[in-house]
Amino acid sequence: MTRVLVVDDDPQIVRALVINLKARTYEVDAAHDGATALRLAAARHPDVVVLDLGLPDMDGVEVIRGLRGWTRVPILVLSARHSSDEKVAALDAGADDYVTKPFGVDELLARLRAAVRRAEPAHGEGDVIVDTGEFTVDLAAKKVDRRGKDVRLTPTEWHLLEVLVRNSGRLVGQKQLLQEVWGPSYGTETNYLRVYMAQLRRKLEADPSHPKHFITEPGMGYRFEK
Amino acid sequence: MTRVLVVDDDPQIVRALVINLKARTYEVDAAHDGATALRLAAARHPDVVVLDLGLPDMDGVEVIRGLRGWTRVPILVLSARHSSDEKVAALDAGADDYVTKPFGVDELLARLRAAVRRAEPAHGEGDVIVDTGEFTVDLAAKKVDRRGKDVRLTPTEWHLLEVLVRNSGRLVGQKQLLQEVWGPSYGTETNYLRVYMAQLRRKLEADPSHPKHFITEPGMGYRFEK
DNA sequence: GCACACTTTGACGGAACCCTGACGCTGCCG
DNA sequence: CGGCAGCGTCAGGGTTCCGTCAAAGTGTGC
Repeated sequence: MTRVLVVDDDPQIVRALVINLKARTYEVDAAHDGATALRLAAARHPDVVVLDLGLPDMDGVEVIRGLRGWTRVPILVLSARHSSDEKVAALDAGADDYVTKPFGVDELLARLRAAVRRAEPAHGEGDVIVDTGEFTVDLAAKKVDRRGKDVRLTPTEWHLLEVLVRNSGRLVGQKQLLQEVWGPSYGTETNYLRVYMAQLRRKLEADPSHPKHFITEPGMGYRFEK
Repeated sequence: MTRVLVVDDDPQIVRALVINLKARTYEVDAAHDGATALRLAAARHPDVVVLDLGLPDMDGVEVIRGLRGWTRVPILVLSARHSSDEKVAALDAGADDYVTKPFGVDELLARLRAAVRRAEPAHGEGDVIVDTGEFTVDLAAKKVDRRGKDVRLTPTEWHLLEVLVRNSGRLVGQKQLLQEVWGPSYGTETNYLRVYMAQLRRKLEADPSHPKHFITEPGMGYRFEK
């Protein structure tokens, strides 16, 4: 579960945030001043910090620096100040986002989700991979794995696979497929498709003559299914 | 250098941003519609994308999805819409930040710095030393060790090795390789690659004619594998 | 101005890849 | 039942791409 540390000296705001976050099954800690915030952060290791800049005991930017001294936890700053200098100072001190009061709860939550999401450990070096159970496709690394072994694809095969995977689950018309892989003037050379789909299936499908992932939609196009 | 992709259909805004960014020594690409944006992102691998939502050819959220299909590059959304729903939709589609027009340039740049900063590999966390069993590469010290002995590399050889190792496991396109090592105008001099890959293999591979770590992907590029 | 190391360039054999045409199969319709 | 259209399969030939080598160019330090 995601743990949030809410820091604000206004009990109303803290209360509202805590209720909203708990309702969405976040785990919430709250602090009313900077010293408590730093202590709680160290003790509880939150996944994200929501920090009001107007604290009674210390400057908000100092809290950010205190946190950044030892952690890269996402910090989402709340502030009543609209001044550009304030924002720049907070962001350059290490904050991840800056929301001015009054704020919409929906927006705040969306920004919080974004902050948490990007802090998640990336697969490998930060790549999105598609897994079918039989093989995996790593689009950024241009890598296909099948039972632990790398599958070698030619440029055309890869390009075709790429277009299909990017439209995973959706039907891709043969004209679109041809034009994206071979170029705008190749919209009718459907035999290319037949040849290369066969190669992809031979290299990736467990039973190439009964494909489970590269589906033919007769007369229309092809579809990639996990 | 940090590379930024600016996407906006308003030439004024693009111009203003490009000037501001270049003055701060960012490298800037610009696109005025979604299709161009996606193509440029794939071709140039920017470190951060500044994306206006109101594009002429496609919905901005679709551009975000198109990018998120294969990359985690930070996306900073610009928009004239203040509606909370718009923000939530963009952020949940995978955007990292959302700035409403009109925006302060200082604030935008600060948010951009924040986005780039947190995308950087963690300090001291990233493995500076890569070990293949046959040889080790120390990126920080710029040293290569093979069976206890230092391997002497020329500047170009090192530069090439560095790019490959930084993308360990991933395929690096020959154009990208050429442009990163020799400069933006050398994107087609593939014979350089052939010569220098051969030298790297001769110096580092146990059996240079059957490379295990510097893999050729014909027609696409090269890949470094531990 | 010479020696040395590095980069660039050109040429060539061989490997990998892409296109192409032919054929068989299936399902549909006349 | 026969013809037709769409799809899958296969193999050969032309073309592109890669590894290798050698030699010419470039720059730097002595």
